Amino acid sequence: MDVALAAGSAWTDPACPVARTVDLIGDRWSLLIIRDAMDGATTFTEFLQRLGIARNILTDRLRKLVEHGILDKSAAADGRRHTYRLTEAGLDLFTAVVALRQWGERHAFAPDESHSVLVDDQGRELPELHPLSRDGAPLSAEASHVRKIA
Amino acid sequence: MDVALAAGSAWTDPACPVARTVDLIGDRWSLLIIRDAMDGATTFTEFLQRLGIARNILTDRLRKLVEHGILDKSAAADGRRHTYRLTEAGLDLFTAVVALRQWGERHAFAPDESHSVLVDDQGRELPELHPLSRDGAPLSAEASHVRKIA
DNA sequence: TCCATTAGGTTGCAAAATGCAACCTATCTG
DNA sequence: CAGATAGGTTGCATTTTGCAACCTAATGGA
Repeated sequence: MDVALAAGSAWTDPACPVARTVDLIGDRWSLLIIRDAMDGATTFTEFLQRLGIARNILTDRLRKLVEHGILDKSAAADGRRHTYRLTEAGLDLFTAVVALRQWGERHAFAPDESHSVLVDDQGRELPELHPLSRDGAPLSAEASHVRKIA
Repeated sequence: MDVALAAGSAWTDPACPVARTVDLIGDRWSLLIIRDAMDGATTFTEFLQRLGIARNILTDRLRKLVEHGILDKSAAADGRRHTYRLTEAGLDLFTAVVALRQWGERHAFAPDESHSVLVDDQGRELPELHPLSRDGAPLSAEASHVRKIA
């Protein structure tokens, strides 16, 4: 777990947590790898087949995700496979994945299109996630702002 | 507001809301444009200066975000500027931005590094956002799964 | 009125990221 | 020992990104 980018790169906006997160997982594939890992994928071949990603790109993304402490790579029990598992930091992306999923459900599908659904262990859909203010009232983007560092 | 990608492109994974969202805003810049729009940026030049993005790329991203119904472009009162404002769908990305921000705060900064902070209109930091199950109990990634469409 | 400035682009070209297909090595399995 | 499986690497073409120069229209001040 390495709180840094690769040597030679730099953060797009070092003081902003949103920008750092985008630098770490904001490409076309990383978040989908994480999505599939959350849904049970563990081996190179599983990710390859589920995603339809090019092999060399998958190799690169898995390596970077391991480097950044989001995935952990270990030898599988059978000796010849490798197992990729989400670390604690990787599992903690669940909130962000759910938020992106729910936005997609609301805005990226036509009314007559169906989509996959995230359900809990009893098969029930999740309630919508929304930011709250400290006192528990719903908080909109307009009612918030970013306090820059000194 | 156009629930579709550009002509000639195709969804990476048409049935998955996470994948569709990534197709729409999952590049290096779109989410940061949205972040700055939420923090008050409205003109081409403002985005350019805040982000340090190349002009042609900004032109392209603003056009796509407008095309996808996330931003709305209009003539400003002074006649020569343009104003970009978040649509309802754009504002609805607030939850996702907050989730990505909070993950970044927890995992993308060393203990001695400081970062900008999102606060409500009374200057208070937001509580952490976490998915809940239908009955209100915290829900982890392990206790959920994706139900694919028929 | 004329000239500089501001705003919001476009264009050409170089560099980097991505994707495809072929190839490679080690390990099982029959 | 032959084939299949797993997890890569390599070379090359295509696409995307980034930089810098250029362009046009509108303003604003001397």
